[in-house]
Formats: sequence, C-alpha cells, structure tokens
Amino acid sequence: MLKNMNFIEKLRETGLRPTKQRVKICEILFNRDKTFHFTINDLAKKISEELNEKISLATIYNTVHALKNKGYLKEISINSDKSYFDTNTSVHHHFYDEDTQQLIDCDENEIETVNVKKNITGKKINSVEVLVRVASNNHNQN
Amino acid sequence: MLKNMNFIEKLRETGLRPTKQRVKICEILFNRDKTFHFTINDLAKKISEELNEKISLATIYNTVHALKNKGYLKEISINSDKSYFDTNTSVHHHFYDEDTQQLIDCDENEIETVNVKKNITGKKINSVEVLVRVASNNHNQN
DNA sequence: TCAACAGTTTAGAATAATTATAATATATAA
DNA sequence: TTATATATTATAATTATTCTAAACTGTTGA
Ligand SMILES: [Mn+2]
Ligand SMILES: [Mn+2]
Ligand SMILES: [Zn+2]
Ligand SMILES: [Zn+2]
Repeated sequence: MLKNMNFIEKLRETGLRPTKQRVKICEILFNRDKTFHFTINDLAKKISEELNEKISLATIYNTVHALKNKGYLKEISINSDKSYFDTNTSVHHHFYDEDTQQLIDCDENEIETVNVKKNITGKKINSVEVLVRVASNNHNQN
Repeated sequence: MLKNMNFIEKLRETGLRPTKQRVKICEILFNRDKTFHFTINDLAKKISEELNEKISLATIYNTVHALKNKGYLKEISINSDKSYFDTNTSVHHHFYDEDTQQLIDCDENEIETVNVKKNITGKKINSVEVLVRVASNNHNQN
C-alpha cells in the first residue's frame, strides 16, 4: 500500500470493503512520504483534526487491526501502556526518543546486521530487531 | 541485590522500610539462581502459592515499582497488554518465545555487539538492546 | 434497479491492567 | 514508649482496549 494509491481498489483487493471510514484512514496513514509511527490516540486526534465527519473510536481500532492483520501495519511495543503502529511493516530497527516518546526508523545501513550466535532448539528465529533508546544529555530517568 | 542476602538490611540500605511484605517479595524475586522475568500476575500467583498470608495486589504493584525505582528491577515491554519485569537490570538482549510468551536472557557472547552508526543530534544513546523473536516451525502468526 | 445479505459502524457497556484514595497498621526515631 | 512518617489494604477510579447489539452500507445477483 503506497502513497497516492487508489485505496478503494487496494482495500477491495485485500478483501476489505472500502467503506468511507476505511478509505479516509488509509489516506491519513499511507498518503505520506515517510514512515508513520502512531498510537491509536495519535490517529484519532489526526482524524478529528483533518476531517469534518467523526469516525467512531471502535472503528479506528477495528480498521487498524484489520490493516495489521492484512499486513499493512505492524505493531510495536515500547511502552507497556500504549501500543504503537508502524506503516513500515518490514523487520527493521528503531531509535526511541525517551524525551518526546517518538519512534524513528533506522535504515539498514545505520545498524550493522546483528549476528545471533545462539539458537533455541525446536524454535526458529522470526525477527531480530534493535531498539536504541536515546534522550537529551540531562539525564531524566524513566 | 543477590541471592541469599539479608533483605532486611538490604532494603534498609536502599531507603525502603523492610516490611514483611517487601522482604517476602524480595525473597521470591532474588533468592534464585537465574534471572527472573515476570509479570505482576506471575508474581501475584507465586506469592499466593508459596505463602500462607496474602499480600494485597496494590502492595505488589507498589513494591515492584519501588524496587524498579531503586534499580533492582527493570521493566521490559514486549506485549502492549502486560508489562514484564526483569531481575537482570543490566543492558542486555532477549529471546522472546512467541509460543510460550517467555523471555530468555541472552548472554553477551551470544549476540555480537551492535554497531550503531547513526546518531541523533542533541541526544545520547541510553541503551542498545536486541529482541530476537522465536517460535516453533509451524508458523502461527501473532 | 433494487432487494437481500453479509460485513461494517457505532455508542455504549464490559474488561483488564494499573493507579489513586483514604482508612488502618507498622516501622522507626526520639 | 510515643509520635511520626511510611506502608498496607480494600476498594474506587482510570485508561486502553475489546465486546455487544442495533442501525447502516457495500455488494451481488435477480
Ligand atoms: Mn500497562
Ligand atoms: Mn494495552
Ligand atoms: Zn518503524
Ligand atoms: Zn532479561
């Protein structure tokens, strides 16, 4: 699902009915240049700012989960108290700014491939991801 | 805070009154050979199994947070819906078994030091941690 | 075209983890 | 021992998320 797409067709192909709520949410999420990292609350705020019509919070949850299940969004756990979603669904690394609570994607060339030497019997590795926590120099512990 | 310690003295040194609830919780958490990864619910269950007296859930939360604030426990976010705590407070890597939802510590020698080539202006790196998600070969997607 | 049906949206209730409250109890300093 | 600051507790409140059930809408095929 890329920028400036016909989300009506895209949703249909995916097996999701292109309701106007879903099309709007797709436009907000995917019509942008850079990866978008957001919480449900961020998205709800953006919807109420950019749209005249309200979309029910339940629909926002439903749609985000539907898009996640179809592979267009990825869920990221950083804080225990809220869930982040990511329009970059590939396995990738993040910087997490502890001051602003913002996630920043890390390009492949910015972190050397992580070499995992251990393996757990009977289990296969699904992903290897790095989280780099950053903050201003004045230490404010979390 | 190590195995077989005098937790009464240890708590006092830390500036925490050694109440019998806190001493009991410390015994459960720290009198063990290996790192302990747990949720509040895990700990509450263990307390009710191993003890005759009940400890209020609020006290369990209070104590775990007090120990975290004093640097004896570390909080780990893997799932958005529950918080893990870790008796290993060092910066270290984890395997996460998606089948059993168990965390496993990764020794330093099991993952090569991660080389972060990017830096964010005005921010210093607090930690670099790797999460390796593993599951059985029969793919059950999360 | 349009009725019928399945899938969707919605407000509000329910749930679950966590935190706050405020009364009671306890540890410790004087 | 007494006074005081802290801690424990039951319970209420909060917050993120999910559920429910009724109303609504996209799609299909007569
Ligand atoms: Mn939480
Ligand atoms: Mn949650
Ligand atoms: Zn990302
Ligand atoms: Zn650990």
